[in-house]
Parts: sequence; C-alpha cells; structure tokens
Amino acid sequence: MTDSNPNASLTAPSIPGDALPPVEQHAQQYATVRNAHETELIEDYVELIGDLLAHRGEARAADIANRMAVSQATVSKMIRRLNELELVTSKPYRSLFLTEAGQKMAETSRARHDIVLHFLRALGVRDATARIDAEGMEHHVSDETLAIMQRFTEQRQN
Amino acid sequence: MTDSNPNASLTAPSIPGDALPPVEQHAQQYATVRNAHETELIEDYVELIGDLLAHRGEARAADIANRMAVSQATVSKMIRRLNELELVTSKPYRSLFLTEAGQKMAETSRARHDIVLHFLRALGVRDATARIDAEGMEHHVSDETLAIMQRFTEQRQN
DNA sequence: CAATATTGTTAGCCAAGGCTAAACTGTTTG
DNA sequence: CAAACAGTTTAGCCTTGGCTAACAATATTG
Repeated sequence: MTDSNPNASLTAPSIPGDALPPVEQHAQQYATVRNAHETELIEDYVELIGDLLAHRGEARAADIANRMAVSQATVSKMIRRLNELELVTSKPYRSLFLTEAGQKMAETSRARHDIVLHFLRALGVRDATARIDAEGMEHHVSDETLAIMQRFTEQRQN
Repeated sequence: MTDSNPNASLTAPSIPGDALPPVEQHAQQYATVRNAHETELIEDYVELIGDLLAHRGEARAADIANRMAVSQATVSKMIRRLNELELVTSKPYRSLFLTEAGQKMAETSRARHDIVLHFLRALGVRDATARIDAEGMEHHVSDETLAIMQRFTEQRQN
C-alpha cells in the first residue's frame, strides 16, 4: 500500500500547507459526510413539513413540491418513505402530520437551521446568501461547532 | 394551490420565529443545495487526487479507496467518470494525473476547504471536529461567505 | 523466473432520488 | 349534480454512487 509508506517525507516534495491527515482520520471525514447525505434530505422534508404545519396549519404534497422545486410524484414517493420511517402519518389525499419522532426531528432541524442562519447574518453575510448557505450547511455542522456559533451570535447581539 | 393563499396570515396561528420565505426563494435554496450535491463528490475526488499528487507525487486508486473508505471498484468506476469529464487522465494500472481543468478544480476546492478549515479553527473549534465539519461544509459556502470567513480568520491571526 | 501478493478492472447487483405520463380522488362550480 | 379542475398516487424509466465477486495486470520476492 503506497499510502502507508513510512518514508513519505523523504520522497514527497515539501509543499506548503497542511500534510495529509492519517488515513483513518481522513476516511472518517468522508464517511461522516456520506452519512450526513443519507439523512439530510429526510431532515429537509421533515423540517419543511413542520414549518408548513406551524405556519399554515396543514402540509400538502403540492406545497412541498412547490417549495422544494420538485415534482409531485417525487414528493409522493418520499412521503411513502417518511411513512415507513414513522416520521409522518398520512391518509391518502389528506394533509400530512408528524409523528412524535417526526416532531422531534423537525424541531432539532429547525433549531440547527436557525442557529446557522443567525450566525451567518451575525458574521455579516447578506440575508439571501445566508439563507442559501444555511440550507446547505446545516447538516454538516457538528454540535460542537453549533454551540460555538450560537455563543458567537449572542455576543454580537448584546 | 394552498401555498399562494393571500389570506394566510388570517388563518395561520401566529408563531414565533421567521415566516416562511416566499415560494420562489425557498425553491431556490433547495435547488442550490441539490445542485451542489451533484458536483461535490466529483470535487472531493479531484481535490484528493490533487493532494495525493502534491504530497506523494502519485495518486493510485488504492490510496483513494483507502482514504475515502470506499471499495476499489467504486473508485475505478468514478475514475471513468472523471475521465469522461476530462478532469483526469489515466492509463490502466498507472497513477492518475489531473488535466488543466482538473488542476484548476483541485486548486479551487483546496482553497475553499482551507479557508473553511482555518475559519473554524479561528472560531475555536477543535481540530478533529473542524476537519470533519469543513469536509461537509465546503461545498455549501458561497463566495460571499467564503470571503467573510477569510477576513475573519486573518483578523484573528494578527 | 515462477509463485505470490497487491493493485486495478469488469460485470452485475442494489437503493435513492429525480423525472414524465397516466390514472384516480376530491372539491368547486355552472 | 355532473363536469371540470386541482391535487394525489402509481407505474415505469433514468442516473448516481455504493457494494461483492471474479478476473486481469503488475510488482515483489523466494
């Protein structure tokens, strides 16, 4: 395995910047990201359903399709998955509702999202940009970083 | 369409927190994230290949597989794609190399990655966490935010 | 230099998350 | 109250990015 060559420093040209992390750590980074990808769409759906319920009193497939810019067929399929995962309850042709687990997930996602969004704004990012970035970033921010972001935002606001 | 109900404010319970963004903006957020997902794996491969070339002088499929914690078959398949996209050149059973376009992408990705990583460390996030978060976040940070992060880091270091 | 170990490729499988088109249900309205 | 429309579901397709198993090529070493 080329990668575990103990003499790497003897053969590799010395270049500026950080060295490669050890293989295990590096692998861990990618695995974590891959893992996040599996749950993030689910979380986005659940979060959006929660928001629609909170702001509108109901969550219809058509609304979700519009807001996600996705076809209704895609939403329908996704709802079946959310049902199997016991995150939402749905009767055909009726509004969706969240299960206990779904509500929990929605709250958590919403909280993360808000922390990241407020943090970005506190940093000085324009609102429209902050919203887009937050949407992408929220699933990749660890609890540790999240806590730091929150503290940062609070300090700026006082 | 429930969503464009002009009387929403009359029926929705008034709850704390931000209101839902207008449909178009909301859709834009999700579309941007979906779009990022399509390119991010590609970028990760290209970035890693660039790093391996820089630090080791060569980039072998086995190294990539190890560092990404993925099977060699997966890497092999991915390399075919990168070839089709003209980001890498490869001869069977030989080290990979980046095309012009590939080098450009690798540099850009590397730069983004470093800015995010250094920013997180400057914020006070522990190194191991910062690495994991940076790996996930880098593809979702706009140029605007990136510039702000960079300025922030520089200020902290002086 | 032949045998073995390592590395790379191919074939064929799977699940996820998109899509369109068509069928079905529920609601509104002429 | 029937017709038309809006909303939902189903069927069937596609691409991506994983996997394992089997095979092929190269490197290493006894």
